[in-house]
Amino acid sequence: MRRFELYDTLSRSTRLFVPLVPPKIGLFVCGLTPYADAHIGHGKVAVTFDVVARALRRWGYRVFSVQNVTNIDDRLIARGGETGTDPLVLADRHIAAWHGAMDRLGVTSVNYYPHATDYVPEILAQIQTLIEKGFAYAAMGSVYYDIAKFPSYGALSGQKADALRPGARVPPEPGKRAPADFVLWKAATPGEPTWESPWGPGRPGWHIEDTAISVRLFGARYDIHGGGLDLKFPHHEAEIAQAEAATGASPLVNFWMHVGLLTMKGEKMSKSVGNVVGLEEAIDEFGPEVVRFFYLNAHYRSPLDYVPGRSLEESAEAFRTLSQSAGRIRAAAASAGPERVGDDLPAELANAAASTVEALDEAMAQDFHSREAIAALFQWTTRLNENLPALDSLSSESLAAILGPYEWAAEVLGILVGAPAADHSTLGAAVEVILAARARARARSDFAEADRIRSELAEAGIVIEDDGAATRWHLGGPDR
RNA sequence: GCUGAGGUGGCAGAAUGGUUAAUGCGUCGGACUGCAGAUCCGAUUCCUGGGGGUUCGAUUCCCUCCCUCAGCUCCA
Repeated sequence: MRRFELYDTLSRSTRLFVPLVPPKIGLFVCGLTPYADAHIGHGKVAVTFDVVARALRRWGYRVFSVQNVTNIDDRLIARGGETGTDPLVLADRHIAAWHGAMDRLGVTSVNYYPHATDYVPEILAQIQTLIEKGFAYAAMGSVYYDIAKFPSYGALSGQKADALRPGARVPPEPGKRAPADFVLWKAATPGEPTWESPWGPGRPGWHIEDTAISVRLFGARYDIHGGGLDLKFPHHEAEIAQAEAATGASPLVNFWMHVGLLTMKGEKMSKSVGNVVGLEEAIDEFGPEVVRFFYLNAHYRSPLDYVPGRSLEESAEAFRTLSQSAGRIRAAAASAGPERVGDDLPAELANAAASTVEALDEAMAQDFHSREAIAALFQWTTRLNENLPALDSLSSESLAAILGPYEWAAEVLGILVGAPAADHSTLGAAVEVILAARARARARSDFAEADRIRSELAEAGIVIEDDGAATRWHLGGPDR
């Protein structure tokens, strides 16, 4: 197991990570509230923790990765009311869409997506415990957390309860003892989905599901809790108060990871502001790997600014250098098969491949610094292009060695995974016929004809590039 | 107002108490090419918000001011 350092929001410091029970790591991430389609900010969080889990597993840890789904909440009810849909049905629809987007994005690391509504017994039990221990009180059919009973409330975000602006955004509720108390159980309102409880029919508050689920799955304490930076307060603060009061164990988690928010031209992307770019749309236009590259090309804790018409375009351009190089070597390795005898790599290049892989792991071991890893991938690619021997005469072993850094990227970052070979398709065969005709034209110096073929192919979305005697092609052109 | 993060080259975005401040994008030039593209080489006049301080030396540490973003019970 590789040692690595991780920044913890609670202690505001980076320190060596030590699992509670090696080699296991419990990772809990605040997932989605399925009331609308995902935007590219949600994708950033998903990809961040996907990469975290992938890296940890590569290093030998046994990660149990959980992302909860808040499938009952105010916005779902509101949206259901607007559209005349049962909120739970609406939720299921968006959950299915989310999983579809995650599959396309290559987010493969999550073990379990618990739904809040499947944990109502645990939620009720935890609320009951909080009441019995004196941390919560029932009032008018609801149950509230009494933050005065939990002195360290606010430690995560640095907020002091008495410095908050009470009612700044949400009107005070009549049953609360203090404005900053938060709801654990909401009394039923007509027309909403409800569950029976000792305090009457109602539904869970926003924060309680997370700790009901995490205590059930991980116990009183676990290793990492993640989410967007905007959840730090009040959501994660409330989780600490609930779980630590209910279980008596502290700290709830050893490391709090908060992902920097995605902004649009400097302003936070959110549904309430209305400046959202759909995740699926971005994937449609640029492909999943470019979207991942865009996220990973900045440190996960930094805010990342999205500028329409520029950010993903630049990412696509930069990513192309890597994907082109990786693609060519993958193709060569595929055609060489596993046992081709051939030239060995120059020693310098072989050493560089190995040290690049080490540099990549080391970059990630430094608080998951994917940006530094990507810089190392570019340096490797330049080095490779500088002194690359003829690929078709290299041994299988040599090809595997120079593929190493790209295999690492596929495993950990989920990019450069290698596309299915297009040259076996009908299209590929047809293009080869056309390219052969063009090659004959070039051979007799009929460049007008050769250029005409090239430009017509480009209009059809096929870009060709001459490289010495060979001509490569790929899909591209104006539509992509 | 309170809490937190941050202000780096044309742009995006790293890092470090000390030789030329990573990497990418863009632009310009060169090599290669019939041309283009890709690739390689070089350049883009040493750019760290302002002002103090600590230090032999700070972009990095301290103080202060200015500005930006986020949070202050919808939010990933």
